[in-house]
Amino acid sequence: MASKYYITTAIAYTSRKPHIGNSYEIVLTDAIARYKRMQGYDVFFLTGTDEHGQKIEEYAKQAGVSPKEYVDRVAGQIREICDLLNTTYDKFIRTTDDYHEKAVQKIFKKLYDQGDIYKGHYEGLYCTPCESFWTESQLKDGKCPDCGREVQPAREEAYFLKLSKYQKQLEEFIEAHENFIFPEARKKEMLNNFIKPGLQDLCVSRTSFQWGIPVEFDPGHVIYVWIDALSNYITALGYDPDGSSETYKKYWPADVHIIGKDIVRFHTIYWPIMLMALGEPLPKQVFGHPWLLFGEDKMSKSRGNVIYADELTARFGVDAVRYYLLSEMPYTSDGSITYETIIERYNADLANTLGNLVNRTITMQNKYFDGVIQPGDCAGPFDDALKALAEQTVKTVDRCFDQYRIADALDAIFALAHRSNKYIDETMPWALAKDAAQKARLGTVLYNLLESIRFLSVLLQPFMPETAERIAQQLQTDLTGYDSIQSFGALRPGEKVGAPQVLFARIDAEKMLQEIEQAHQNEQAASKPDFVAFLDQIGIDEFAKSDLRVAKVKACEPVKRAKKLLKLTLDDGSGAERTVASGIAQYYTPDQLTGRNVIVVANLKPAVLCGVESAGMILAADTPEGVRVLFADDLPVGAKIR
RNA sequence: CGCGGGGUAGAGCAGUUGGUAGCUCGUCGGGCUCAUAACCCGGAGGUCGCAGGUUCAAGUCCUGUCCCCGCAACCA
Repeated sequence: MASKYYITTAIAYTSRKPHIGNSYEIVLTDAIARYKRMQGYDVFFLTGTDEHGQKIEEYAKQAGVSPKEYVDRVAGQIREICDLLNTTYDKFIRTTDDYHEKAVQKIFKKLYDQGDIYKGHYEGLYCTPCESFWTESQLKDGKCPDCGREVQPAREEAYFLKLSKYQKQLEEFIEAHENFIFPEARKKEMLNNFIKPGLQDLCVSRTSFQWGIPVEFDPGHVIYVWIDALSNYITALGYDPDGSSETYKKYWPADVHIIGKDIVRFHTIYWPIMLMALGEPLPKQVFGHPWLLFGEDKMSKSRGNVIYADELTARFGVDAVRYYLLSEMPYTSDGSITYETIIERYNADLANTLGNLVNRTITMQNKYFDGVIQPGDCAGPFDDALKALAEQTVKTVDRCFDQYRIADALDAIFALAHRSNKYIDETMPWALAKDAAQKARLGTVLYNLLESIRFLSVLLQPFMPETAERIAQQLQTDLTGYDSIQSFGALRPGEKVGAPQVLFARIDAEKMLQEIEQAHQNEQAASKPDFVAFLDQIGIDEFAKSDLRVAKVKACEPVKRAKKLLKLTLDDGSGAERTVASGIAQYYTPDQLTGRNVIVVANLKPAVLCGVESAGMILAADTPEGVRVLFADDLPVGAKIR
């Protein structure tokens, strides 16, 4: 019986349409799933969407629809993209699915009953009108990010998961299982940064919003993201604390969770501990992949450098997009995408190396033998090298997949294509064709080429399924299984190949880039710039509570161990020095600020940032180019602003 | 002194246990004509961040130093 292989992606958050960087993960996972299936594994491939939470509640409100309607729409888009990219997930779970919600409630109850979840208090800053808790880092200018009003320290009831209880057990597990966290560097991060310093119990419920799975036995509490989202990996299979399905028993534990590097922490700390508490086995491996950047930058809508999967596939085709994603992503460092490099790889690898190889070979087979495959037994020089590489490539690809070195696997496959092109030059079939005595040799040369191309076609299935299929069609062969490439020479003489067809038409780079540029200009002209909504009205009395003053920067220095902070020493006219920390280190050097007059919010409650006591804040504006401080050089120090 | 990773040809990257520095793209030159102006071969281009040290021998080990990145912390 075939061994099982359970592989998952992270579930995508349904806040907005995902860009191509977000889509990398499912393509990567799909390639692995397809490869394992080809090898004969009984694969279960899960993906889906994470649909609860405050943010979605807010987006829905802004859009003027119910959270459910909102989430249905985005989940639909996400699923469309998965299908568009030709991914072969076996199940698409949504955290709003009925069975998931029920199972999550049961999980929560079970953990509570056995004492791993307890009721405690959540401390934070509370905005009464909004009925919301915020952490300090969520605040905007020290006030509620929603309404801009004051917040007060407060505490509310909440449920907590006892991480501390399982800390030791988790640490031992990670140390004992070499390959649990992949790549290695992430493992060190987790151990050194989080686990060894000590785990704090995790808040797993909220009362500040409603869009979530309610705690069954305590209405008003909603289950917070961790237990809701992470459990998808088991609820999708039919996990039930009262007795799980056969599917669950068969596939769990997961062989690998493929996730982004940003959520490694949740998958290697919270998730294992939840499973330990449930008494279920832990996943065998968590692979944190890097990100895909646009050039050097993170993709973001506000920067206007977002690329979407549908746009790319419309322009280059699904397989070319898959090829690019899979071949261009390095193993640990972040990958990069630009239209220039896409076109370059498309032309160099897909059109020239691979497409042209297939085309010239099929053409010759038709031209010299009317398409009929000849026996491959008239051996000559160069044959062995080609055969050896073909067989070797199968092993190399296998080794690469074992370590998730997908780009390296593709490299190996294309090395075989290169070798095949070289073989054509070495054997010079067109010269053999001119000599009737060499007919058998010519037949064998072409046989070897066709067989090599067949190897390529089979090996490419996980990466470029349509292309693999089109190559097989041109060969008119049904030998497309993994077992058919274990040794060279399976292709049957006497059968006929089909007509040549162009796999990847070359792209005129300049023309295409112009088109893209044009399309983006049209798009930008059509869309409105992002606009930050105005806050609710306030009275003059409320505004008068803010004490804004002109102050001179007497000294300025970077804050140690802080990337974004500058420490400013101000003369605010009071005679005493005032120290303010400001998160503008990326936009200003100390020199640019020293001696200048700025506007300070003088009566802001002091706070400690990275060890610096900050009394007040500097006014600055958010602009597309970054943060710009408001200077008031011609105003007298200490002047009050109203 | 928070933890970790990295600085190698114009660009992007490999370099296992120390022993002539490689790959892809680009560039220059040559070859071929079956093919999608494709394919094949060759050349140019690197004092392997910097400074020391160990060694017969160091990109590869050790020390110091500068810079970049990830995680954490942090944009009052």
